[in-house]
Amino acid sequence: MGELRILLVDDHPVVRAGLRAMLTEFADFSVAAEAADGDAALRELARLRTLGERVDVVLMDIQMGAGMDGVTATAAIRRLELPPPVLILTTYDTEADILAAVEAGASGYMLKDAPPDQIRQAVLSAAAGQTALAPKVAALLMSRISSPETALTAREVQLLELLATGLTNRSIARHLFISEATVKTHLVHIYGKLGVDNRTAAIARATQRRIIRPPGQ
Amino acid sequence: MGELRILLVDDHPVVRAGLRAMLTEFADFSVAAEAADGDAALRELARLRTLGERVDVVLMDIQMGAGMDGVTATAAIRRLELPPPVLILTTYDTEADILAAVEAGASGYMLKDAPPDQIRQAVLSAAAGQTALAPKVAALLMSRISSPETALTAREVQLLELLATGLTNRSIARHLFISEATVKTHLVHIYGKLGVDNRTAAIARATQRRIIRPPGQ
DNA sequence: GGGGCGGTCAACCTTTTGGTTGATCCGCAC
DNA sequence: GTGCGGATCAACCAAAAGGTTGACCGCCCC
Repeated sequence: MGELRILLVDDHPVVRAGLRAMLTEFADFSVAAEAADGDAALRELARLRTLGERVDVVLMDIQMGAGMDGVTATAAIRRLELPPPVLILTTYDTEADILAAVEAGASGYMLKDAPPDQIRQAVLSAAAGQTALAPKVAALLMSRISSPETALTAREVQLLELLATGLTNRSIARHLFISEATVKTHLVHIYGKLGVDNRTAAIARATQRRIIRPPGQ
Repeated sequence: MGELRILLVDDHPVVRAGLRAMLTEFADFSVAAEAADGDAALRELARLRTLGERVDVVLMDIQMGAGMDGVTATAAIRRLELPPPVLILTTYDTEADILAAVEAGASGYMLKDAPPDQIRQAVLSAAAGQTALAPKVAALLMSRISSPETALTAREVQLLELLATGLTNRSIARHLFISEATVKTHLVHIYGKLGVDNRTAAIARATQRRIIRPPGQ
């Protein structure tokens, strides 16, 4: 099939330059186009198709500043006809990011601190229709499915969100039309599931695990 | 002086490759060495010096996985004889990061989403002994000095960061080698300046104002 | 060299939060 | 229809955090 044509999607010019250099240096890769966010990626993909130019793999970041994020873009790409495989390449290896990416239809999930060769290998796998997971990511997925008892209920997540805005137990109770006693009960359950013992630690952990958005965002 | 010799410090091979490509493509730059964390950077610097090789600018990331972080490394470099200027190049533009970097003796603070030309320009400025700030960063510092009554001190920001990780007052005290009473005093000041009256609200507000990074990031 | 500011600490008290036990109610699954 | 889990509430106590007053030190600036 000749050289493997890649679409780079990342909001950092530095990273795009790095990927281009890293991929085209040794292996038989070429960069079909670049995009700084999800919207631009979809536009590029459409443009290349009208020109009859092939895209074999999309290499996609998740966090992309202002524009459409990588997970949303991945889902959109998978809804195209004959969609190219999407390989996620990001800095974060949190549960929620990984699960969201997989759910959106990503073919792989690599981390930016991986050595060049691992990244090249993953691109090859993705192009061949196989899945490619970074070792760290694979380990996290394994540990997760083996411990389902730590999943929070919807109500608990709702509480956590109010908690993160800085409300007191009393305020949370008023917001949810329940008693303060109930709020405390929920909090005890939340702390237990997150493995912490106070509200600020719960917020930190929940933010980290992408259970809630960062406070004030 | 011939070409400008740079030491790249970043834990992501992708980013190092990007910077190398971006810097050496047009301008008269060369990469003297690369390092994946602060410790490695100091070692490289020492090695190059024994070889009599010049380093004109150190380009440094802040977050670097396991190893010594960029701020600590910057401070260490500034303690050398005839230290090279250190230009910070990072993803985050929060007050805490910027203040810490400036305090550690950084010559500039650029963001990774900056266009290549801005980064090249900043490297030149740093090499010439001048300061180089990304527009966003400059704006943040300006707004900070124009409203000094609500500006947090460096110590207060430091406390806030620990607060956001979920530590108790006692733990914070131990981390900073001060008494719990002092922690409480600082917190009262912080609450006053942020216009809140408890720690979770302080974290939410501080995250919102980009004084600190979201918890766990 | 006096004044202001930031950082440090102590003592005291009030309020909030954390932790436990136990209980009721409802919906859903077997 | 019995059982289970989620959501609700109460009472109680211990621990942590919040708020106030007052104090000392070191540094920088005029």
